[in-house]
Amino acid sequence: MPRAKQRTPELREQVLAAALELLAREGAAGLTARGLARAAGTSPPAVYELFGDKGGIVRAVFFEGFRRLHAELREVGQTQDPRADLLALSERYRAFILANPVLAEVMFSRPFTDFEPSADERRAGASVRVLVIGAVRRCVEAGVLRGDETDVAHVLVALVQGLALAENARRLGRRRGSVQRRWRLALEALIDGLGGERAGTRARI
Amino acid sequence: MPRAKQRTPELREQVLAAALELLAREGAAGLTARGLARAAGTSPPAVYELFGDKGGIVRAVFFEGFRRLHAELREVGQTQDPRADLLALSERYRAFILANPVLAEVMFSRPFTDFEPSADERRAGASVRVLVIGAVRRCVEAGVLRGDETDVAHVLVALVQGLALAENARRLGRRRGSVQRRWRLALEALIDGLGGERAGTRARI
DNA sequence: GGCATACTGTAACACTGTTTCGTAACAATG
DNA sequence: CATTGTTACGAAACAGTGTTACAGTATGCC
Repeated sequence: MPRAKQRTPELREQVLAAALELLAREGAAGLTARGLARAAGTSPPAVYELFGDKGGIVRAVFFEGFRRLHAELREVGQTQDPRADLLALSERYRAFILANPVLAEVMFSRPFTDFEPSADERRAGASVRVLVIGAVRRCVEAGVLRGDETDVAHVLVALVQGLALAENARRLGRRRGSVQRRWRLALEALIDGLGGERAGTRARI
Repeated sequence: MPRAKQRTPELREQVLAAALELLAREGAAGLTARGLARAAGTSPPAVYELFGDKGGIVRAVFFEGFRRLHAELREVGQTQDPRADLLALSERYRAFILANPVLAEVMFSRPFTDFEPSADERRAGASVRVLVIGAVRRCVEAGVLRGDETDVAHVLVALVQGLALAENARRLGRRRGSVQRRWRLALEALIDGLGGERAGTRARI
């Protein structure tokens, strides 16, 4: 009897795509309910029916960001050199954050007062870390790294995120060369340290 | 002839103190112009005369955060063991971020759409890094670390911030033991790697 | 007391997120 | 084909932001 519904999952996809574009183009401040509705050719109430509230919009962007990062990282293949593979993975991670600075903020910082990632959302991050864990495992098997895979993956991801956030905030140095040098120094040193005989045998902090 | 001014630097101090308390108590969302004025016993226009705009409030909080972090880290003394001093510095850094989670967000993430730290503000971070650079220098002199002090300091700070942000977001593990283990593993491995003979001599990424 | 000065905070503006509710579009019926 | 009963839609309203204009007022001087 009633008219056909327009606020379908398909529209949700369109609005989500518009949200990512709007976010990248106008920054976090540009992602408003009205602006998003206008950009997607629909109305604010439609956005609210599809996403619940503002936090729902940001949450959807958050998940989409991890989906894309995961897809990006999965493309990094495996060679005979697991150490090089791990570095390539970091490089992709860095490239993704540099190519999508605002999206990365949504994923790793909290530029919106609303949305706060909780237990469910943390699994999105974990889904990316399993890829790192795989690369770490191959390094362990090749004798490049030693220690618990999960621990080592956590540590590596933390370093990469710390570097990426610093670079994004232009805190890692002014000249491109300095930034590049610090990235290389950091990754090589950490990997060397994680592979060394002394790792884990030092005195407590 | 006119009445005595109330919107003095002293009031600014009071309002800033109220802002830090409000931020810690109510989170980033609770820091509003009206709420701050009420908490400090004054009016919104007074806040605007003292801080310019919302970004000015956040900027003042940002600087005050670095001032406090700097004061905190300066308390870490020097012993005969520069490596232990460096670890103690990291531990203080971590403790500060854990004790002031929302303040740390303002300092290292960007929970407010307004304020974006620019060149001037980056020096606030640098003022903290010089303390790390000092500790690094003593490690280099003792043969614990090798390489450029500034580069090494950048790398260490990036790792600590990455770990701290992950821990803050509960991304570094559920159990306290896991988190603690990963912190130790990360710091020791990085320091070991930065002190190793191979550091800096590896192939390019 | 009257007056001039300039400080103060109320009340307004334009913008958010969010929801209500009159309108309109359909499918089934007579 | 006209009527009716559903129900989806979005303009408009509400509450709460950042921000500012300006009426009101406290103060010291004559």
